[in-house]
Amino acid sequence: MDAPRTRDPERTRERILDSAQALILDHGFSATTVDAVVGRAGTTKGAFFHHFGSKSDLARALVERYAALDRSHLEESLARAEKLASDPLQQVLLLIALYEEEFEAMDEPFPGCLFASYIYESKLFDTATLEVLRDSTLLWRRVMRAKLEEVAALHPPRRAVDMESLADLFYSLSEGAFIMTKTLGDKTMLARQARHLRTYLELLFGPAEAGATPPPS
Amino acid sequence: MDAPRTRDPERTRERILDSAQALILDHGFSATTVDAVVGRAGTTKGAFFHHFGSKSDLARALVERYAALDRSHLEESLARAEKLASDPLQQVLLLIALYEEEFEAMDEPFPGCLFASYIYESKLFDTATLEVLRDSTLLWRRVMRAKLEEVAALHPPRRAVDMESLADLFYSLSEGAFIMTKTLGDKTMLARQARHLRTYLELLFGPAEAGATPPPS
DNA sequence: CATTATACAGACCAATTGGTATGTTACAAG
DNA sequence: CTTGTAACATACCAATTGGTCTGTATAATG
Repeated sequence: MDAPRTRDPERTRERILDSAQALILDHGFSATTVDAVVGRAGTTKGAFFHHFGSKSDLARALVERYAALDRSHLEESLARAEKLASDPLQQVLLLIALYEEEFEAMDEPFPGCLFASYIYESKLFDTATLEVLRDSTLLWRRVMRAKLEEVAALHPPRRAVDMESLADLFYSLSEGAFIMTKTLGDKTMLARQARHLRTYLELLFGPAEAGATPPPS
Repeated sequence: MDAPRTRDPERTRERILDSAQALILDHGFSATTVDAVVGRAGTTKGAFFHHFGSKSDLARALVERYAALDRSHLEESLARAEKLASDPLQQVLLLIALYEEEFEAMDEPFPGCLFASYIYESKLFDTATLEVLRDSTLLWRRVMRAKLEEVAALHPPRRAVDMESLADLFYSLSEGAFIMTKTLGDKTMLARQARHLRTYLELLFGPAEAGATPPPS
């Protein structure tokens, strides 16, 4: 937030991106003015148009940074889950639980997903920008599906289910939970929704249980 | 779409609302200009500001119409499900299936949910407008929860689950599916996601099955 | 130290936009 | 038929906004 004493173009650029992201998630892209962005970033229009050719340029740079972070975060979480557990089912459950943990640990409600923000103003963006959304969505589908195929190979599902849409469930449920988080101001939404996804996967792929229901956790 | 020969203020108002809704779901509220709205509605600024005091007024009127439609649609679907089945579990499953059916029957992908559109520009709206979003969300929660409590009373769940977040699942999953629909241009998203929710509820509340998995439908 | 390009700052501009003011036309009441 | 009011239409305005232009300070380079 505070300006650096010495010149640091990288930091200035990042501050502009951070400011823009925060504003966009509350006002949308269109209503987020360049003046407001530079104001919050503690810099000026001169700096803005030095780092970005136009406001559209900012949109693309911002969503690319967001997508890269989302991707690396997914890959790291999956790698962690794969180290902590050996069974594919446990790995998926753990992956989801890791996300739950993070969102529960936040002290303020998650401000929202940039992809969702963009998609409800999709006509404002060029195809290259929208392609980033598409690629990110398909990445989640690919990664989750591959893991779920491993699961299904080891633990035959108790119901015949479509694997592609099953792979989409976490992404889909997350986006929905973000919207509810913003609507109700309740930061527990994601974890509570994701918990049901875990329960679903346990019931679908888990071993048949003997009788009694376990006590609530 | 076509203008009426005779004067019909109600119709003019509705045409403006329809036009605004379509534009907002693609451009967001901020980027949707009054000129564009009246252009698409085949009328003029004079008509617009005769029917609505301001653009903010339109926003509120629009979301109130949307919420009322959403509510009556939910209540009618639930009533239908309650007539077609007697068991609460079957009623819930049927309610979800009815929604699947409708979205599958559409010839163009669902253009999106106005609530989600508003929430990602939430800072642009006054509290009265945002209250509509909140109320609609809580209505879904209340209705679904009441029905699910009936279900749980008759069919003890195989896992101890939080009923409130279970009630939120359909709303949440729908919002997520709408975003994926828009991102991928795939109109089958909602039905395929909702199908998993049905399977989850079946596994959670359904009778213990004897062994084999049923053939894919 | 001189030079030059980078990294800003801030005044300025043309276009857009919500809203208004004024006029005109349909339609119902008397 | 007259008249008044609701339902529009259109020209116009002030404010906002993305973008530019000019100027300046910093820092790397020779």
